Amino acid sequence: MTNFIVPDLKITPRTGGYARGQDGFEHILRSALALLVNHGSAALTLRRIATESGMNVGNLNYYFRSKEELIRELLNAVISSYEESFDEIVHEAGATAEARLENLVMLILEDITTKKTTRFFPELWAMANHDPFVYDRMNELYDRARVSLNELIGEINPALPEDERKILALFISASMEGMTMFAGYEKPWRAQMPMLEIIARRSFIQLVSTLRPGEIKGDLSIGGS
Amino acid sequence: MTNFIVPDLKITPRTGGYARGQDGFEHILRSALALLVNHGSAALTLRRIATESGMNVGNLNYYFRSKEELIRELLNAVISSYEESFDEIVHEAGATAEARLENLVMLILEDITTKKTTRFFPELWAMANHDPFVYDRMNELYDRARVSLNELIGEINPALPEDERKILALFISASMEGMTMFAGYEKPWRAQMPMLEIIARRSFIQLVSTLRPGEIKGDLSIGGS
DNA sequence: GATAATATTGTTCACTTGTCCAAATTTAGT
DNA sequence: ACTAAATTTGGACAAGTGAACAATATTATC
Repeated sequence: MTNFIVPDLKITPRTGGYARGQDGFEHILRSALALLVNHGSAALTLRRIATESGMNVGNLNYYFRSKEELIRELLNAVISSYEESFDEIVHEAGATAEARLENLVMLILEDITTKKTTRFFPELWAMANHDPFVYDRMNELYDRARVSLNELIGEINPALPEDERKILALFISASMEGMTMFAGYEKPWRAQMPMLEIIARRSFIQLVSTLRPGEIKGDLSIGGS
Repeated sequence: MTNFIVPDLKITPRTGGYARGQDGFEHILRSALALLVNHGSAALTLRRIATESGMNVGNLNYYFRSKEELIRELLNAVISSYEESFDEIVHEAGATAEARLENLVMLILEDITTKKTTRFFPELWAMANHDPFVYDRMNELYDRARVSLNELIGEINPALPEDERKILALFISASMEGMTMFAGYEKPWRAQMPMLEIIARRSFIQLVSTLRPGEIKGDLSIGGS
């Protein structure tokens, strides 16, 4: 419960081929991810991937028609792993809905401090700005990540209509993602993440449980002028 | 007040040289920024920058010793512009501290919907993961961006000690940055940004005004088990 | 252990990358 | 107009890029 680790890759077995081929396929993607995480997208050249995986350059072209296809498979494998993990997290038991929401927040924020997550997602966000495939796949991931958040909000605050719940879930999810650049792996506020977790839990619970239907729509703020 | 636009670049005039040289210098950085924003960091090649600015490749090497120096100057110019703008925002008049905090939140979230901001910052975050210079410069920027936030928190909740104020400011700032990938320029939730702004204002004000000293440190949560 | 499918190697190709430099052009002050 | 400094040009260079291919080695199955 305290430690929930998302596997690096979720690879759908290829049809046909030998066992060695499956190994090679996974090995290549694993090496590519290591390069991306340790040296950034600029290091993602076929030759560096080949060297990293102890293979010949030509062999990469056997597994992947093009470099673009390799990268797509890589992103897809990483993203699929997150999607699977999120589905598991949802079904984790918990007492009240509030407690389960707090657990979810903790799990996500702890994952953010992971080297892989801290390094991978900014690359993903940057790529999504210029690659429609990455854009779509990324939004698929976050859509699914918000499903459980959405349900918990519904349990805690049933009066809130569905569309407002969705926006609230987005706000909470986006808030947490924003911590990546500041309290992620080797980031200056990494040591303060436990306190950020407390703030996040407190703030999100308060927000979810006290937001009234329609409050989001009009600009009738509470304390505002 | 409604529209606060951060200039693209803040360039410190070079010493010596003709006026034409200064123009060329700025023109190159402007073209490089356009490429980065419109096509991503992969498009930042000297030849594309040269073409974009109607110059010869060799001329870029006259202005910048190396490609790395060009990119550093570019990032520095963009970041400096933000720093200058933040200093101006701080001194914007406002009634209560709450109202000024709400204004600040609105300004930042509106800037996030800008094409330049939505596209530039994810690139910056990704670069900061592997380039120490970018890492330092980025943290300088955010440190300064949080100064005004910090002061407002102190006004609203004077009982809160300085170190807890800092973490609270970080939480708020990071939360807003996280909206970039979801409600930024051409992002799926762009149209819902006004509602996200309402949620953010309400949530942040509530958080800042009700957080008690020491609450962050211990794990004595409010509604928790 | 022969055989066909699968995997790997080594090499070649055309192209792009950043850097460098000598020559030509433009600029500003005399 | 003359001049020296500043700017710009165009082309060269070695190194690296993704892609392609025939030749070789490995695997699983009979």
